[in-house]
Amino acid sequence: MRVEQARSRTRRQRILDGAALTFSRRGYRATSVDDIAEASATSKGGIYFHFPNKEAIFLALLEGMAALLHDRMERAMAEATGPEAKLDAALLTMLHTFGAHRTLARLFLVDAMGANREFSARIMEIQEGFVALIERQLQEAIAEGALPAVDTEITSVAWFGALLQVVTRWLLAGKPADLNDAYPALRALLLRSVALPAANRLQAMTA
Amino acid sequence: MRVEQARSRTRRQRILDGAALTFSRRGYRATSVDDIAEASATSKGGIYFHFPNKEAIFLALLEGMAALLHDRMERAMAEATGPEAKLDAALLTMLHTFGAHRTLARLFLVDAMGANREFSARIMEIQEGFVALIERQLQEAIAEGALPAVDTEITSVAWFGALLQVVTRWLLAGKPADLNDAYPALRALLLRSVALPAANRLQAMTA
Amino acid sequence: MRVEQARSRTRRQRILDGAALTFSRRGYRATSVDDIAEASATSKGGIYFHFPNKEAIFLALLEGMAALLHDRMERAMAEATGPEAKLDAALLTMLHTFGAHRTLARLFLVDAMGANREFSARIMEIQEGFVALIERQLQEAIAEGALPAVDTEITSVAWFGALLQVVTRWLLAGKPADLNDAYPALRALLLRSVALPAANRLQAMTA
Amino acid sequence: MRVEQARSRTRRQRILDGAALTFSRRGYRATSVDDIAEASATSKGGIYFHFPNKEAIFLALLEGMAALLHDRMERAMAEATGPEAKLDAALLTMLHTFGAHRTLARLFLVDAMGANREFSARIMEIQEGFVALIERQLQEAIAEGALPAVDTEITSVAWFGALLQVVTRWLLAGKPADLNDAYPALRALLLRSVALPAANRLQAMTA
DNA sequence: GATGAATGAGAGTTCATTCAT
DNA sequence: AATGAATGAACTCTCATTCAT
Repeated sequence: MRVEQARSRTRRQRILDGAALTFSRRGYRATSVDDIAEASATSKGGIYFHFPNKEAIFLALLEGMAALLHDRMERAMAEATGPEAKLDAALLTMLHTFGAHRTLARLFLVDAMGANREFSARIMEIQEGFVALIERQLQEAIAEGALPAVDTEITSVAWFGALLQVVTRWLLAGKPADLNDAYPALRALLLRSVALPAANRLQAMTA
Repeated sequence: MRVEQARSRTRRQRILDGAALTFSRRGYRATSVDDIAEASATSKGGIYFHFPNKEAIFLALLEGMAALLHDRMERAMAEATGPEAKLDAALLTMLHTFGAHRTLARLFLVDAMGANREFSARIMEIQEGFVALIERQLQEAIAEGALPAVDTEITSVAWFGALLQVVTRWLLAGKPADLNDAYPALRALLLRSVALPAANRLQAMTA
Repeated sequence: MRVEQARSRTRRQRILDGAALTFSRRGYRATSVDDIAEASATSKGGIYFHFPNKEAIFLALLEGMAALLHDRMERAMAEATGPEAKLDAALLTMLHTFGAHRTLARLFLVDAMGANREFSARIMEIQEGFVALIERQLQEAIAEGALPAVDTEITSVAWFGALLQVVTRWLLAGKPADLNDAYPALRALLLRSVALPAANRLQAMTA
Repeated sequence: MRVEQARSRTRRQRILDGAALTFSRRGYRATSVDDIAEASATSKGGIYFHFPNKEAIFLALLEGMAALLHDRMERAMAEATGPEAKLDAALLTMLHTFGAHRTLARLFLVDAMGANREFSARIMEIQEGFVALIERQLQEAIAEGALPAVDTEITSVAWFGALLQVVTRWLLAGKPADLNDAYPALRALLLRSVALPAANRLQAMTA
């Protein structure tokens, strides 16, 4: 990598960091490009050198986060064996990641919607990526006989929605105070919903 | 009621109708007060006579819709007996209502988020109303011994999230083409998640 | 005319006046909408209530001036009899009008060009209006036998160009100091160019 | 000349070529320095090494073209004998040159105006150069007795204006389709305007 | 000589809100 | 009650110019 590229990447990253900060503090709309410039110690022109417009910054941020989470979940599930363990891995990864990056979670779950009509399509695609990840696991488990046959499409969508809602509620209503507190009940609920007995694994998990 | 009041209520309603139309067509942000004025055959000044600001129109709309849906669900569940029947009632009411008012659903689920930071708190409250409604039913069923003891809080939140996600996906990704197609699998999933056997009831339902 | 219309027209006119002033002082590009707002004692928003954009103000100005000049020339020529007298009428009207409104002339002749690519088409149309006016007179004079047959198209274009250049030179180079000083030689030149003897009429004219 | 100088001249010329291309395609204002850099396969910094600012590029271009045309006209007239022949030479040179370089003509005639207030003064000077060229010829012809005494100043200005207008109209209105079609009528008109019989020479010309 | 990342002033335009009528 | 002209702050985006490398 050449030096100029490295420097450019630094600046670009600084802009993304500044944008993440201000977006999550004030929301997408309420954040002006000037705000981002200030938060990233750059100039407005500098921002427009690296990104074609404000929306692109948001999208870059969103996609970066989605890719990170997606990757983490995938890796965690790959290391786990058996449906319950895989669910645990995915669930905990999600709760931990969102729990540790409250501001980014807000960005991802709240601001992403409604900000712009063209946005929502992209958001949906990103969400579908996660749904697909879940669905693939379910299908494999069913194929292996580790899981009774269920409608994997609706199940994965519903699971994802359930998770998002729990996180969103934590974000906006502050309940539960610690996002991880939702884990046991959520785990049990999801396992039951695919007719898996949850009790013993839960013990193993928390042990 | 005096005549002017009646007329005023008419005007107010016309504004709400016009707003619902334009909001759902273009989104909250992209809709100007001028647009609403035009769509409701009023003037800008007239709108500001009836509502303190643009946000209030959106909120009034949102709360009206929420109250309607809340009421319908409550009534439908009151008429049903037994947990499965109540779930069916609620589920079908929701799917039918959203399915019949696609544009309003979009407003409710997509635009409501992210539009404004102060908004989201109110949105959360509205959502909590639905969650509470579900939770109450679950608690009653458990008290009656019709349902095994589960974490009603997480369950109701998760159920609501699952539903929203299914509807949102239908709105933004067009899947499934007919929202009602999601019903059987969703029903089975939710029942299973609270350890209720779904099979026979489903047959009874569709019979 | 209703009162509101009258008031609106007043404001609209004030904007046009302010725009004429600033455009001719600083040029089209260098004039900001803020400048126009200040010069017309209005607000930026007020300007955008009356005109869709900056360009429309310029065009309105341009077309107003063109219509005025066109009208004046047409009327002056209608009152004159015979080709020489008509030429005199037109020529003097043009020189007097431009001479009396130096700033508007500048706008018309200098800024109109080059300001915007889409502009020039409209400018050409306006110019063609004047060319057509001249050509019509030439054709009538030829039809009446008062003028030998000449190529009326090229003649009218060339005459118009000659006039514009004399005025432009006066504007930008300050030569001649008094625009009217160009009249006698210009008159003689144009008459000669269509094979009319100029001498005696000129004497009558200046007498 | 050292190698670097040669290379530098090459680069400078490449910039001028690229600028001519983009200026004439999009107009002066709409052309950014980035556009020029791209069109001349240089960098922005490189451009600012060779020219102090954007305006200077335009001016250099303009003056180069003017000098070329001036030179061609001067040479063509020097080779011709007699007023009619000289007029023919100049006229044809101008029409041919502009006709062959439509985009440059546009630059010269349309964009040059209005681009900038300080510009117009320079443009006027350039135009005065052509006017002076014409005037000198007229004066010589009068001195030789080949032409009756006329106001050479106004005549040369008017001639130049007539020519410009014919060319501008061709550029912007597309009339006449072929610029050379304007030649015979224009020639006749101009000759008549200085009391020269045109007919026989025209025949000689086209023969 | 050449590069292109960075700057920052400034542009046109939008629009929620106000208020005289 | 209703109107719509008027306001002005705020926005996104552009671009000529600079300068470290």
